Amino acid sequence: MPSATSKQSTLPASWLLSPRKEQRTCPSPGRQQTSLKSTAALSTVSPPSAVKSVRKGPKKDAKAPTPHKKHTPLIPIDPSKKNYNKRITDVLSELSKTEKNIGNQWKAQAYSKAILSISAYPKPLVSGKEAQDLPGVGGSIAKLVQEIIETGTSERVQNEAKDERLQTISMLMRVSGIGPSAAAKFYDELGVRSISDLLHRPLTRHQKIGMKYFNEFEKRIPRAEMDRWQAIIKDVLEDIDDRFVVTIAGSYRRGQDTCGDIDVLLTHPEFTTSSSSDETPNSNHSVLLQLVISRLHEKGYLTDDISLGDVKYMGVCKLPDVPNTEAHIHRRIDIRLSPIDMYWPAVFHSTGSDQFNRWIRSLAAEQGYTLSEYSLRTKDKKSGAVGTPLRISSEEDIFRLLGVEWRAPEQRDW
DNA sequence: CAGACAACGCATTTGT
DNA sequence: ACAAATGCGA
DNA sequence: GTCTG
Repeated sequence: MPSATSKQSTLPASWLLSPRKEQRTCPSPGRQQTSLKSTAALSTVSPPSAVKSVRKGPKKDAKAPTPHKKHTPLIPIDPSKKNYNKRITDVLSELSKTEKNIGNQWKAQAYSKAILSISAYPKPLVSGKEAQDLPGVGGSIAKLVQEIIETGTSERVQNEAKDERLQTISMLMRVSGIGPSAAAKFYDELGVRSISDLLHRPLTRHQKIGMKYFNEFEKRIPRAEMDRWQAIIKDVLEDIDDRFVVTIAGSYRRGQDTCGDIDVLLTHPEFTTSSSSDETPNSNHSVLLQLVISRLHEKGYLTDDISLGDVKYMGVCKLPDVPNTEAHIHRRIDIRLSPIDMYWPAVFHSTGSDQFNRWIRSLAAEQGYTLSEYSLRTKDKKSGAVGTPLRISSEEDIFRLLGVEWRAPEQRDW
C-alpha cells in the first residue's frame, strides 16, 4: 500500500488556503450558487414519490440554437409498465451474461439492446418473426425468441448452465479486478477451480483487495448509509476548502434505496481546464486529489487503495465502528476530480443510468452533437469534425441544448 | 462485407 | 529504461 | 449480434 498513504504529509497546495471555519456560510456568487443549488437538490431527492413535482421551469436562455425536434428513438421507458415478455427477456439476459463473461462485450450489449426493446413491447410476442421488427432484434435473436415461445427456454442456455468452465469463470469474475481475460487464464493455465484456489495464485493488488472483501462488496448499501457518506465527505472536503463542490452520483442520485458503490464527484472553482493546462499557480491541481485522499485516510474512513492518480481514485471505505454494535461493511468508493467547466457533463454522465446515457447520446448524435462525460460539442456528421465545447453550467443546459424535456435524476433510472 | 457499437484513467504486462 | 498495449472498471 | 454505409 504505497502511493496513497505514503505522501500524506506533503501538501504544497499553494492556492488551497483553506479559510477553515472562518466563513463557513454558503458562498453567494452566482456561479457557485448554481452548483450549490444542484447539490442541495441532491439531498432532497430521496423517495421516488417526489418525482412528479420536480419538473423544472425552463431557465430562459436566448442564445441557445433551437434544437430540431425529431422522432424520439426507442421510447423513454415508463418504469411502471409491465413486461409482457419476461420469459423471453430472462433467457436473453442469460445469453448476454455469458457473452460478457467470455469477453464478447459487443454481443452482450446487442442482447441488452434487444432485451430493452422487447421489454417495452406492449403485448406478448407470438412469434420470432414478430420480434424481428423490433429495433435490435435480428435474425439470430428472432430465432431464439421463436424457440423460447415454443419450448419455454433455449437449448443453448441449458447447455451453458451445465458448462463447468463457464460457470467457474463466471464465479471468478465476481472478484473485483478479475475480468474475462484473467478468469480464463486462471482456469485454463493455472488450474483454478474455485475462489479459494485463488489464494495460492499470483494476484494484482486490485485482485487481492477483491478477495479480501469478496463477500462485503456484493452487499448493497442502504440509502441511509449513503446519506451518511454524503455528509461525511462534504464535511471533510469543506474542512479542506469550503469551495469544493461535491456530488454523490450514480444510483444514489437517481433515488435508489440501495446502491452498489459510492460514486463521488468533485470540482473546485479554481480548477478549470485552462488553468490546468498551463503554468498558472493552479497547476498544483495534481496534488489536490491526493490531498483529499490523505485527509480521508487520516480520518480513518479509507481502508484500502485500489488506484490513485491525479483525477481518479478507486478504493475501499468503511464507517467508523461503534462499540457494542455490529461492524460496518467495507464499501467500494470512487472519487473523481473534474475541472469545473467539465463538471456538469461529468455529473450528468455518472448519474446515468447507462441505458439512459446511451439513449441521450444517440439523440445528441442525431442532432449533430457529441456528448461525453467531458463536454457537449457540435460534431459534423460527415467529416467528424468537432466544435469547441458548449458552455454548460448546469444539467438543465444539456437537456435544453438537446431539446429534451428535463428529467430529474430519478426519472433516468431505466 | 467490414467496421462501429463512447471514451478514458490507472495498474500492469509486453515490447523495444 | 521507457513506450506501447492490454485489462479492468464504470 | 445488429445495424450502417
